[in-house]
Amino acid sequence: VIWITRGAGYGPWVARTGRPRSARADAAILDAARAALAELGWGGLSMADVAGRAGVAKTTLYRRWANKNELAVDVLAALFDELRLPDHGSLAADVEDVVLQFATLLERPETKTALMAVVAESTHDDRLRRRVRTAIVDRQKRLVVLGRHRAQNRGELPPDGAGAPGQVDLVFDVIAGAVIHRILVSGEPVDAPWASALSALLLGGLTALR
Amino acid sequence: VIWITRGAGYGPWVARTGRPRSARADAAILDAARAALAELGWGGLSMADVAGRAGVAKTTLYRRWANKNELAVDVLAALFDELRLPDHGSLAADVEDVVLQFATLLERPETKTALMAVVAESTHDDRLRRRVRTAIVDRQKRLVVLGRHRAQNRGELPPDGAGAPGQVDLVFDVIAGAVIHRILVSGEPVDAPWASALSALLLGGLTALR
Amino acid sequence: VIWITRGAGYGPWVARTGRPRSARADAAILDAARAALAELGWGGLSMADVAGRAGVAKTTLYRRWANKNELAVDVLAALFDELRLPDHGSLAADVEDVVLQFATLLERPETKTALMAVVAESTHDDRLRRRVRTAIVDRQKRLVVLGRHRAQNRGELPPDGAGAPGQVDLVFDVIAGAVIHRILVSGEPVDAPWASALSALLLGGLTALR
Amino acid sequence: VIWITRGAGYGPWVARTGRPRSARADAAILDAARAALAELGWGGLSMADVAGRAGVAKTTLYRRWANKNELAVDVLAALFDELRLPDHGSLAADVEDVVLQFATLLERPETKTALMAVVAESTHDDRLRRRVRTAIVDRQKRLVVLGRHRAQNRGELPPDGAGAPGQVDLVFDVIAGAVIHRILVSGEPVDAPWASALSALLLGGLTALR
DNA sequence: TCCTAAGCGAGACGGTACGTCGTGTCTTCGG
DNA sequence: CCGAAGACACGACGTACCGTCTCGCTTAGGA
Repeated sequence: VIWITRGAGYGPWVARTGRPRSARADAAILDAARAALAELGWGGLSMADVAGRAGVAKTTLYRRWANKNELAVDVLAALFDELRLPDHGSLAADVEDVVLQFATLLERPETKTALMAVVAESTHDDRLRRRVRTAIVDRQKRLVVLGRHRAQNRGELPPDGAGAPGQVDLVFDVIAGAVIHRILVSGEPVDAPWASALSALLLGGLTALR
Repeated sequence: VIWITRGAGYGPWVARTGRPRSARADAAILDAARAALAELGWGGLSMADVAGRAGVAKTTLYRRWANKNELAVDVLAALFDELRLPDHGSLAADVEDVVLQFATLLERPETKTALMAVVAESTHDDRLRRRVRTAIVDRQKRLVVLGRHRAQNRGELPPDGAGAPGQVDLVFDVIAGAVIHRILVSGEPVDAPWASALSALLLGGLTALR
Repeated sequence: VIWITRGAGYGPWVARTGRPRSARADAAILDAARAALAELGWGGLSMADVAGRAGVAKTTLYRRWANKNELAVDVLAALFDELRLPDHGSLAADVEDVVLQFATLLERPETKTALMAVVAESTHDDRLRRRVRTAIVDRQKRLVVLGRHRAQNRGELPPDGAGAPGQVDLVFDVIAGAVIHRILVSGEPVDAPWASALSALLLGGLTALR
Repeated sequence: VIWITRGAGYGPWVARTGRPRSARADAAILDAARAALAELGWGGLSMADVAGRAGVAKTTLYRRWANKNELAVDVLAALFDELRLPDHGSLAADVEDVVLQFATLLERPETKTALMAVVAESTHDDRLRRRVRTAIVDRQKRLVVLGRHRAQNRGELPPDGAGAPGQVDLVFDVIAGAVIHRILVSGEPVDAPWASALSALLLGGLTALR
């Protein structure tokens, strides 16, 4: 039998002998880490506690993740992967929907405490920064790209011009940044009116940019 | 003789006896903490180290701040207070200027490492959240209010209508959030073209909102 | 106005100006220290706590005693000064009486905890050792000297010979040492039978020494 | 595989999993603590310093001993275990020998500073008092019991009568107490003449007791 | 069927920071 | 000069968590 080194698919397939890693342990650890984050916050999160909750030895955690930052990134990545972009027939409605979804995600205690903490740690840890980028940032840009594509098909937006990639980034930073800032920094709720105002501001601005 | 309670002016005047707190220590600690953050990052920041750099006993730190989170908020607040809103004669230019200033502030290692960390901790600490809000968020909204006021005087914006306060908050969250997200999460630089694009998007959107 | 430097009467009379020391404070401090020792033991004794109990500032303590060891010696000396040697008409009875008195003194929590602690500290502090010696040891040898004098007058003991001073010391070390060791080290009570056995052993031994 | 609980054999055999305690660490810590006591005295003894000298983490100390008092008892117990009772052919000579041995032990700086300190602390700490008793007091009574046994075999003492155990205790308290008091409290040296006088006093007294 | 190499639990280990406490000194004021 | 109040420098305390290690036991593939 052949299995692969752990991780998000980095590296080639490697033949291994010996007892294979327990898939149940993987899931149990991620679940336990999410629960611990929700209950205790980043500062209260400890590897020993996660191991205890997962019914697993600390060794088993460290065999899979180098440290608690990397574990947290994987927890976050799984949470972010729950975001979806449903087609409501108009760009404005799609944006509002995803804004509210993102807000719901950020209101969850595990997300709000872990996201900022991981970003903070990543400012002094290149390996972590790359991991955040590939596992979360670049991965979620798919939502902007998809929304833009649909809007172009509907004729709401012109086809890609020269500044296309930069515009995707700008839109992504504005949407994600505004939501994060409102919820985590300002500490205000994101509700439908606010989502609609942000959407209107953004789409109005995009039109004006041309 | 009457002393006042230390801190950023919270609470009423209180009569005090005994040796007064050393104002030199206050300044030395904040300076030392800023330097330590810049050098070592959030994870490397330790109260003992800060005390050592400041030439002060650990006790003296804990007499003023309950823990390193609260100390960090005050360090950040002082850094944010360096932001200025110069009058360039047009709203667009003013926005671009403050965006670049904010970016410069966020590129400083002490700011980038501490801001996210403090926000992360504040999600599980109400006292800290309030402190972030009063010492940083509410305090910096002055920039948006002032910019808006100037623009109204110039005739670039209409006088305050019904949604004025909400619009201030929205603009603040969009500007601050976008800059923070681009620099800290996406890990991309904020340069003049990007600042100008953000400014254009925002002002275009504001016009469209009416 | 003329008063004297504090302490157990060491040094000459010295003229002083300014506000005189408060005699009430002296007594209050010694009382408070005794009470604190009884309640908290040596390890729990703190100068700040004593000051609080005495309703006095820490400054006031340190103006009188250089540190808590010296304060404790004075507390102990006052306790030991309560010992008396009543005349029961026979040396055996006198010894038994003083043994039981000493035991009662040592059963008091303030004595038992402070005596050993001060002796322990004195092993690394010459000034303290001298103070223990003059204020406690040499002072209480009076009991042995007096008892011996009375016994000689009764004809129970021969007049002083060559080894007299050494014998006083030996008897003192045996009585005090045995009682201290039984109560504090062995942790056994000193009752009348034991006191009588010790007295018999001692007097029998003294007779045999000749 | 089965490990036993660490410690001086208290408690039953217990099955253990996980990495076993390091026996080298045990020895290194006790050695380091003895050295630190000798150099710095009780007041200067700190757990961190001991850990440093032993090349061991502080955690490793606290895993074995609850605090520095309990560590000190074990250091003392090991020191006291060096006492031997050689057979000189007469009770008087045996007593003198052990008195001088005990005096030598008490002159060692580590013993003199720690013994009294531990006894002082034990007056407010039952657990510590029990530990002192089992590890030191009861353990060293073996010397008295052995000496008595030999003397009985030689015909110097009658066989055990009714008051035997009490007499062992009395003799133990007198010898140990007198030596401790002379050295630590009175601050006088224990030399051969003094040892011989004490021995004579004691044996004369024992004879007279019958 | 056994061999063997890795996984696994348990928990000890060397480190490091935490936040608290006590010491003895100092710096204010007012008596 | 005394006294109160309390800040100060210093340094130890005992706890908690990190990430590594060392045990014996388990598991599953390949020989």
